[in-house]
Amino acid sequence: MAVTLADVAARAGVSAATVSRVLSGNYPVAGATRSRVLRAVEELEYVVNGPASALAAATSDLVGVLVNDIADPFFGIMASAVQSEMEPEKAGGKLAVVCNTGGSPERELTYLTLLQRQRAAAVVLTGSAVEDEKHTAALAARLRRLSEAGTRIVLCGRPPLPEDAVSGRGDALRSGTAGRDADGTGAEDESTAPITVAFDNRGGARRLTEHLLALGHRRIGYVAGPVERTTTRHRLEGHRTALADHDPALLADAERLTVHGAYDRSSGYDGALELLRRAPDLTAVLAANDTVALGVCAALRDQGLRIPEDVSVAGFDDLPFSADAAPALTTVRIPLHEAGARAGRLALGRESAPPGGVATVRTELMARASTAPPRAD
Amino acid sequence: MAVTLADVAARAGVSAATVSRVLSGNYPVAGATRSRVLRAVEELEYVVNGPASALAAATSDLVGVLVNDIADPFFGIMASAVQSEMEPEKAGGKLAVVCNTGGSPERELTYLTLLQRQRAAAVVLTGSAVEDEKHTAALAARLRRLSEAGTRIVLCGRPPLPEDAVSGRGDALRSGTAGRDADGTGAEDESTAPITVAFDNRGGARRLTEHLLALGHRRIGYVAGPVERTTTRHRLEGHRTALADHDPALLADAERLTVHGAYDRSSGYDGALELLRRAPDLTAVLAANDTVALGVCAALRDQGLRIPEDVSVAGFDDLPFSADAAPALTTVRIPLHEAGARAGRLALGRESAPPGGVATVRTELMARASTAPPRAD
DNA sequence: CCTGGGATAGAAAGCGCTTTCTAAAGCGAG
DNA sequence: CTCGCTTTAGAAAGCGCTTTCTATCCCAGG
Repeated sequence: MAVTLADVAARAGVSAATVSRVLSGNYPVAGATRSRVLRAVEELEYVVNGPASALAAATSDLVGVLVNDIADPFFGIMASAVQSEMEPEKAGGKLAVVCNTGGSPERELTYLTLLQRQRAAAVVLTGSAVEDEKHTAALAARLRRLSEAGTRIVLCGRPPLPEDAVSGRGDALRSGTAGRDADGTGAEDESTAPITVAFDNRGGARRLTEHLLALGHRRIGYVAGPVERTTTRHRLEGHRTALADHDPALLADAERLTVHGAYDRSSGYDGALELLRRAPDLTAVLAANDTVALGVCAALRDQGLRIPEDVSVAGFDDLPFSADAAPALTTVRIPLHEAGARAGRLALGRESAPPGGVATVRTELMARASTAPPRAD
Repeated sequence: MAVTLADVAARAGVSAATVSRVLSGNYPVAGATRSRVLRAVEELEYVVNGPASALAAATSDLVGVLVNDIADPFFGIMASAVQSEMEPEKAGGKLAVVCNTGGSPERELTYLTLLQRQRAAAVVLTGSAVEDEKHTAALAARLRRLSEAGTRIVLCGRPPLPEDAVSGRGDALRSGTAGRDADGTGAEDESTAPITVAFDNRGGARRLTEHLLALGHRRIGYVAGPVERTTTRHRLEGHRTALADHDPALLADAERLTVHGAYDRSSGYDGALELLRRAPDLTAVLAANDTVALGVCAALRDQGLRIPEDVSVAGFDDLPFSADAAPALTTVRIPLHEAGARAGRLALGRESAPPGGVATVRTELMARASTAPPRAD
C-alpha cells in the first residue's frame, strides 16, 4: 500500500539496510550515498513505519504521561512541560501519550500495562500517590516490569517509592536494549531505579502557615485534600510543624480545624462551611490547593464574610488564575513547568539522574492580598 | 526476552493463531479453548506486543490529539473529553497522543506526519485554523494522505476544510483496511472525508454583543485574537453583525475599537490600554476569550476603572475560572467537554458522522456580574 | 451408514524494519 | 606492488503478531 523502505532503497539504488542506516543515523554512511537516499526519501514522500521499527528495535517513540486529569491546569502545565522537551527538534519523533487516571490506582496500573504493551520508551507518573500498601506494591511490581523491558521511569510531583517496595532489580536487565558497546568495557551502570522529581510540599505548607502566624492568626482552618494521598499528608505535616514550632498549644486544636475533601472547588465550598460550623471564630483558612481555595472564598463570601478583612484565605500551587483572583490569592508556588521539563529530560535520558535518584524542587511562598492581619476583636 | 504469543500458545497447548484469535476476539473460538488460553495468559502475565500487532494489522491503538497548548484549560478540557471516550472499558486499549502545536501550522504538519508514521487509528485536530491558502492546502494534502492510510480524521472546534482544498478522495481507498465483507454486497460507503465538530462562534459573539447593546452600551471595544485565525474572524463577524443590525452607524467605529493580540492574558492587558488610549469614553470591552478578559480587567483596574460600574467586560469560552472571577465574568459558554467527547466518539467510529459531515455545537450566553448598564453620564 | 457442510484450529506466509555478519573496496605502509 | 587494515554497503535472519488458506472434526440429512 504505502511506500516502504524497499521502495526507497530501489529508487536510490542501495539496499534497505543502507536506507535504514541513513534514517536512524547511528552508523556511518558515505556522504554521496546518504544524499542519494535522502533525495529518494523526499521524492517518494516516504514515511517510516513506526510499528515496524518499534518491533525490530524493541522500543518505540512513545513516552507515557500519567496524570489525574489533563483538564486540570496543575497537570496540564506539567504535561505541557514534559511535552515541550519532546518537540521534534529536540527529540526526533518522540510522542507523548497522555493518560487520565482520575487518581485511581487501578487505572494507573491499567495504563502502565497499556504503555508496556506499546513498548514505551519512558513513562512519567504525576499525581500524588495513594498511601496503601497493596497498591504501592502492585505499582512497584508493574514499574519493575516496565523497567526491565527498557522503559525509563520518572516520578514527577510524587514521593519516591518506598525502598522496600522497589527491591529486586533483577538480572533481565542487560539482555534487552543494551546491544551496542558489546565489548563490555563501557560503564553499563545505567540504573533502572525510578527517578523522582519531588515537590517540597512540607516546606511550602510550613512557610505558608508561618506567614499566617506572623500576621497574627491563631485560629487557622485547613481544608485538606483526600486523606489517603501522600501530598495531603505532607502538606498537613508542614502546616502542623509550623503550628507546633510556634506554640505547641495550637496543635491541640489542629485536628478539629482540619477537614478533608477532594481537590476541587466544591470540596472547598463545603469544607469552609463545615469549618465555620466548627469554629465560627476562625480568622484564616488554608486550602489544599488553589482550586479548593476558590471554593473556600465563595463559601465565605456567601456567608457574608469579607476576604481578607474578616477571614484570610490561602491556596497552594499558584496556578495561573490565582494571581488574577480578587483578591489575589496568597499561595505557595510550585514550579510546575520546570519540574515537568526536568522530568521530560530525565525520561528522554537527556539529563542524568540526580544523586540518590531524587531531585526536590523548591516551593515558594507567594504572599498576596487574600491574607492580612486578623481584625483586632 | 519477554513472554510472547508463542509462549502462551505452548502453555495452552494450542497454536499461536488461536491465541491471537482469542485475544482479538473477532473469530469464533470454542469456549473451552478460549478459557484455556486466557488462563495461560494470566499465568504468564502475557502483555501483547503492540508494535508487532500494529505492524501485522496495519493500524495501531493510538489516537492523536492536536492542541495548541495542553496547559490551556480550553484545550485541556477538550483533550480530557476526547480521552474520556477512550477509557480502557469503552475502547479497549486505545491511547491518546497529545501533541502541542503551539498554534503553528508547520508544527501541525510535523505532528501529523509523526502520527502517520505511528499508523494512528484516528486524529482529532483542535485549535483554530490559520487562514492561509498555502497552509490550508498542505494540511488538506497531509490529511488526505492520512485518510488514505486508514486514519480517521476529526476536526474539533475549527471550521471544516474548504471544499476545494479537500477534493480528490482517490482510488487508494479500498485497498487498505477494508478487508472484511469481501463479497462486496455490503455498502462500503464509509466516507473518508474529515468529520467536523464546529463551534458556533459567530452566533455566540452576536448574542454577547446584543446583550451589551441591550444593556445600553454603544461604545464597545474589542480585544480580538490573532488576526489570521478563523476563530478570530468568526467571532468578530458575529460581533459586527450584531452592531450593524442594531444601528449601522455603530459599524463605522468598530474598526477603530478593535485591537488584535494573542489568546493570552498580557494581550488582554495591553489591548485594553490601547483601546483606552483610542477611546477613553468606551463603556464596555469584549475580549477574545476569558483569559484575555482577565488581562483586560487587570488593565482597567490598574487605570482606576471599576468593573462593571465604569466599564463592562465580557469574555468567551466560559472556562472554569470565569465564574469565580470577581466580578463573575459574563461570557459565552462553549460546551467543550461535550464537543471533545463527541469528537472522541467520532474518531473511534462509535458514533456515525453527522449529515454533511459537520456538527455544530451551540454556544450559550452566560450573563454574569461583569456586565451592567453603562453609567448615565 | 455415508456424505456435505458448518464449526474450530493449525500452518505458514508475510507486515516493514533493524542489525548482525559478511564481503568488497579504498588506503597507507612495508 | 602487495598486504592488512579501515571504511562502506549488502544479504539475510529475525522481531511478534495477524490472517489467509487448509485441514480436521462433528453433526444433520439422505
